[in-house]
Amino acid sequence: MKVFARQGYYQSTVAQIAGEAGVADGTIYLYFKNKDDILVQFFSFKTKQVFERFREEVDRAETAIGKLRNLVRIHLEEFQRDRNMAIVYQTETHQISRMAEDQIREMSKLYLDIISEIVERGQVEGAIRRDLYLGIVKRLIIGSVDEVINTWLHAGGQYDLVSMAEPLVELFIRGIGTQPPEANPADGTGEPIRS
Amino acid sequence: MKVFARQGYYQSTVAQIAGEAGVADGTIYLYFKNKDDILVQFFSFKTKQVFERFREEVDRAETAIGKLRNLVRIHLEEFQRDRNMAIVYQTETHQISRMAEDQIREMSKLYLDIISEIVERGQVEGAIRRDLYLGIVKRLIIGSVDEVINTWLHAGGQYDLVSMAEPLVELFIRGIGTQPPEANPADGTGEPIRS
Amino acid sequence: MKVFARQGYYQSTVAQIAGEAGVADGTIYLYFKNKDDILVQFFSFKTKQVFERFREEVDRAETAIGKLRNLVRIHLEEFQRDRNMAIVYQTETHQISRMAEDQIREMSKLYLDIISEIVERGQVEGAIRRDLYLGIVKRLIIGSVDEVINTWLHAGGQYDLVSMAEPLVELFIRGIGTQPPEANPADGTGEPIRS
Amino acid sequence: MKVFARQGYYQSTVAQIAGEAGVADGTIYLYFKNKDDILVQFFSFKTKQVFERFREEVDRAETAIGKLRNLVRIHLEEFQRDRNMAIVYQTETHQISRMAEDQIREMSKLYLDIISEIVERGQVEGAIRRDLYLGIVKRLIIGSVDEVINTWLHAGGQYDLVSMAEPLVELFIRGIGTQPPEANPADGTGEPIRS
DNA sequence: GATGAATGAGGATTCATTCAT
DNA sequence: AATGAATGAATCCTCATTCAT
Repeated sequence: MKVFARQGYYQSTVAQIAGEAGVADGTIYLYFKNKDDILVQFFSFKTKQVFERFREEVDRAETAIGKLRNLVRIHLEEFQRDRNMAIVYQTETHQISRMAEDQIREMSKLYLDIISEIVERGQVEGAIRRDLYLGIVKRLIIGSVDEVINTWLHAGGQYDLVSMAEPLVELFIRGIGTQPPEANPADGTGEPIRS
Repeated sequence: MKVFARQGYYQSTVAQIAGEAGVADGTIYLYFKNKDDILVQFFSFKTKQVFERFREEVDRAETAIGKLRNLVRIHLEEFQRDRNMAIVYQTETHQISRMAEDQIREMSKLYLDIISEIVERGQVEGAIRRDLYLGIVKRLIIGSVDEVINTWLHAGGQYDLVSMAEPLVELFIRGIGTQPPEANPADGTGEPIRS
Repeated sequence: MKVFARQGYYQSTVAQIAGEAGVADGTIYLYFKNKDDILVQFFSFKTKQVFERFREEVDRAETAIGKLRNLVRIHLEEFQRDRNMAIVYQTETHQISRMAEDQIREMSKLYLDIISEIVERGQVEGAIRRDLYLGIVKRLIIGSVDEVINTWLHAGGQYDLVSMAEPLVELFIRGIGTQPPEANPADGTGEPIRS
Repeated sequence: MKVFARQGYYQSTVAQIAGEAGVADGTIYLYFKNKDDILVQFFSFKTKQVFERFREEVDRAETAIGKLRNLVRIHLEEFQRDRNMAIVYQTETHQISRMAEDQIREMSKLYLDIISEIVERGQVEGAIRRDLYLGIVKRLIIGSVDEVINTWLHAGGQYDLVSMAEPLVELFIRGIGTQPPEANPADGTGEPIRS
């Protein structure tokens, strides 16, 4: 992962990976079917294990909002803890035509399911709006968290990533608008207002 | 772009690109310094031009909310219009260690600046909350839009991407929470609520 | 020649030659059959013309020694005058497996014939030893002159090449040995003398 | 070396070299950094080793003339023994703008130093004239030997090269002129004598 | 006659993978 | 189980040459 994180999958050679691991080139092939399998196994184990942590943390909270908060917090925590994983995950996940795509899709689905579950529970609880298009809510949450992580990575991991969790969740819930009861910014026309 | 979109940069060969373009392999090198330069020139021209469209559309609206709506709408429109560009942009932009990184960073900054401008104007107008951490608002917007596009791309561009603009912006503004004046979901403790 | 002199035949491109000549690449092929032909024509014309000068100068002297002196002097003069020619000649002539080999061999033969003629005349005149192996005398003269030129070229043509002519010829004639009548260094055994 | 000798450096392909060596193309790169390095290593090892033989043989003789004789003889012997080395050395050494130039220059200097040493010793011994321009004496000897080898190579190595050593050295020492004490051919005017 | 864009064969080099030790 | 030398297919890139304008 260190090697993939530093140079990207295609720019990394099996020899470099073996060197970093302190074994001979051929030894890699005793544990991985081929170069691609290194990435596949990474997604299978390392990140799967992380996702299990996500599940645990979500389950520890009772309310939907609490679960959401926990999800975002643990997400940032785990990605901050293992920066190489974070880089490889963010980078290789966005390759559209990856061979490991099935692995990724499956894992991504797990994440989406957690969010669906949280949102639905929140709606039952009355804490989350009922007039939401679930698909978009998922994008909002996943996309925002992803981007917060990406920014942190590009900045070289200088600051504390986890501290972003709280304000981010708050933004999900309240939105950026001032919400006076008398004026609904979504007036249904969808037209930008011109003078 | 068609080739890069289909196979990714490293999986594409210059011969394939030449073939798709209907020219000889060597001809590529009359117009591009090397394989990498194909990507660099793409970012320099094609996407730069798209970003200018963004600016135009943003300027056409008067209010902050209108500008935001226009930005998101034109973003989705342009990426829907040119799917190959969309794929290459979304994919190669997320490679951390790209050579074209400077190009990308610069362009990304332009986008961020537009958002900053909109948010600040909205705060003056009174339409956008003043108690916001601007950095996170940027991530929220960019990340969400990116993710909406990614989902659409992974789905094979089956549905109308632009129709996502309106509900997405609405979500930015109002958030997902029900906001009864009596219950503030962000109670300041930052702790998930457990029973 | 400027290009060949700077970079060598194989390192030079037709485009560079055309560029130096201030014409388009294709124009080269109106005057030369192919890249190789540029070198062939160079040897045919430029150096052939130089060799004619050699002949003239040799003919201007009456005695063998005078002719030899003139040959060496004009050789150094001409090569000093046109340094690019000198470089190309010295470099490309030593390639064993050149296509232009016939050209070179023929020219080289002309030079050898001049020397043969001079030596034979000198023997008739009584100025040159009769007990000489002609083949080796030719190598002595050609090789020495060549090497004097090479050294000058490698030194960047800093000093006056022609001034080497006189001492060189003197060396040909008298040799490096002190020749006391009582001690013959070539004692016939051919064995190095050990104490 | 066989391949370089047959076709010259630029005309030889790495595939040919690998084929001649009976290994795969890629194997070459386990032992040589690149194509150029093959030549560099050749000059570093093979010819360096030959030059050490030169030194040995020179040291075995006591007198300057004996040393000179030994130097020329061993030079011709070694180059006759390994014809491929001879060809590559004679050919690639004369390329002015070679990358391996430093290697060559250094080696060439070794050779020149040996000659200087011999000449100076000869002058002390009284066997070699004191009124010599050392630089030209070096050219005389190196150039002549080189040319003798070249001629032999161009002739296809048909005859015995080593037999040239003795008459060549004799020529160095006595020169080609008949040296009557009463007539000095170098009369100081430097002018060819015309009738 | 001159041009220079286009060609595509050729060649150096890389690197995932194998397999005898 | 581990090694690492050897492999050779694959790929980027160069450049002599052509030919329509």
